[in-house]
Amino acid sequence: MSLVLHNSLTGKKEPFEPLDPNRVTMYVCGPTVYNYIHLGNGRSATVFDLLYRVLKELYPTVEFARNFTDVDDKINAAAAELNAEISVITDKYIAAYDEDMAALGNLEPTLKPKATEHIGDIISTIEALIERGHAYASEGHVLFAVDSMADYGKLSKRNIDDMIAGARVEVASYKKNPMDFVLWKPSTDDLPGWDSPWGRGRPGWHIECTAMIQKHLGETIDIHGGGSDLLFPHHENELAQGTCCSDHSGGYAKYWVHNAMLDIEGEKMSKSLGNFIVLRDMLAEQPHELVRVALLSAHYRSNMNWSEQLIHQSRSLLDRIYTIKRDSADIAATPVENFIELPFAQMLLDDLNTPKAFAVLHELTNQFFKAENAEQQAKLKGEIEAICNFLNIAQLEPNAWFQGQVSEGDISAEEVEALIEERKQAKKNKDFARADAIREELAARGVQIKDTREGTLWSREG
RNA sequence: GGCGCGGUGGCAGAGUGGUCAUGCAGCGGACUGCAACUCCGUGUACGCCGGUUCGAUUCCGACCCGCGCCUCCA
Repeated sequence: MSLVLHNSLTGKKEPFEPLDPNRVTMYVCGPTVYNYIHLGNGRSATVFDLLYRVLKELYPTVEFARNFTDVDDKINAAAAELNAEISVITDKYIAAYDEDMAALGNLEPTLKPKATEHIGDIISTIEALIERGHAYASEGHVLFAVDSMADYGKLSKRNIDDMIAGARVEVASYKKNPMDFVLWKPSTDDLPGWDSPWGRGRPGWHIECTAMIQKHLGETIDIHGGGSDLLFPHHENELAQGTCCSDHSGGYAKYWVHNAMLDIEGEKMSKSLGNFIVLRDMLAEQPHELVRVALLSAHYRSNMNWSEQLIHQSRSLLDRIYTIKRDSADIAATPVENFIELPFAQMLLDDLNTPKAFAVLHELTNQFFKAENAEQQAKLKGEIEAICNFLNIAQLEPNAWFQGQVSEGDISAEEVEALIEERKQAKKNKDFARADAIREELAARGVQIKDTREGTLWSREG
């Protein structure tokens, strides 16, 4: 099977056929850097990291760009509060974002363009739009004229008249059509701004992505990704700009891929509900690979619900994998010849069907425990390892996983070992009451034990 | 109001016109000094009503309910 992706533009799953198989291009909308990112951002980033990994298996070169929006009114507001330059804010949160991505185990994109480093490109893209009759200057602003594009609205499946009828915002005086959107806006002296043919100002929200795509990836890209909440207006407007700014015939992007949202315990994540989860807080609380498994456990186009139960289930899978890793330390894994041919990978090729792929992984662990000989185990171990390497999970030593998550006030490893030794003596003396008391004490302090032929293993509870 | 998406067993979550998803939890059993791990076994699932069909959870239509977007948002 070859890769199939759901394309938001057509609403269907379609075979993925890149314009140039020797250079696949993907652009994913990155963060506006004015705050730490939340779990939902983490989901989106992880979904597209997975897609990037799949593409890398299939094609020799994948150009993957994820931008930083580092000029924006929310950033201005945050900077104003500190009475600082916007770079104080943006530098801090760009660094934080990179740290969060690394902590999550996501690969670096090949390109991480910033809006402020592309002001010249933005201006020339706007000029091209004006020249071609798709944009106009008005009262210091430049606006995209939605009437100039016959099929405006085709991505989000809306039409201009319906949107105007349902519009809740007052129409700005400088707009010819209420749906026209800002490409460039004037800056007062206290706001960041750049000189332009329309006076000192700053770019609108959507134009940076188009300018950076044109510059770094090309006139038509293969995949454009982001959260489903970006479908309108952001991606619709990007599509309009990107289509109208040059003569290219291939369109702006061939495949539009959108991930669904994440709820917390059944409710939309929001600050007012008090259930807003900052990604780095979760990563401080849970191992990164557990967060990763959890984020990928639902299909990317379905809303997913973050819950204690989800964490529990994710831990259960990782415990099982690490148990295999620990039990099979003396078995050499049989190398996997061709990863993409594995059933696990084939599930991913079907529009990133991670639930089905994880079902395959579960079955592999079941088979491992039921295997009748070391040869079968070696083969299964190889397959499981290849999958874990691909997903960037279960890369620790088993003991680091089982015993490593030490929090403040937890019992020390030395103390655990001492109690286990004492219990061993008690068992030897058939003093089972004492042995059981020690086990209960350990359990009360968050330590589970497991007797094996080779000795007693222990782990900390998550 | 407009546009879009979805309603699957206790929970999470795939999928299919007529044999099993898978996981978590539960229950029974094996193993164990007792446990844990692991294994075996176990549950009248597909919102409601019509239609098409030999047969529909799966296709078609109506209805009910939920969610997202329409304004900054992954």
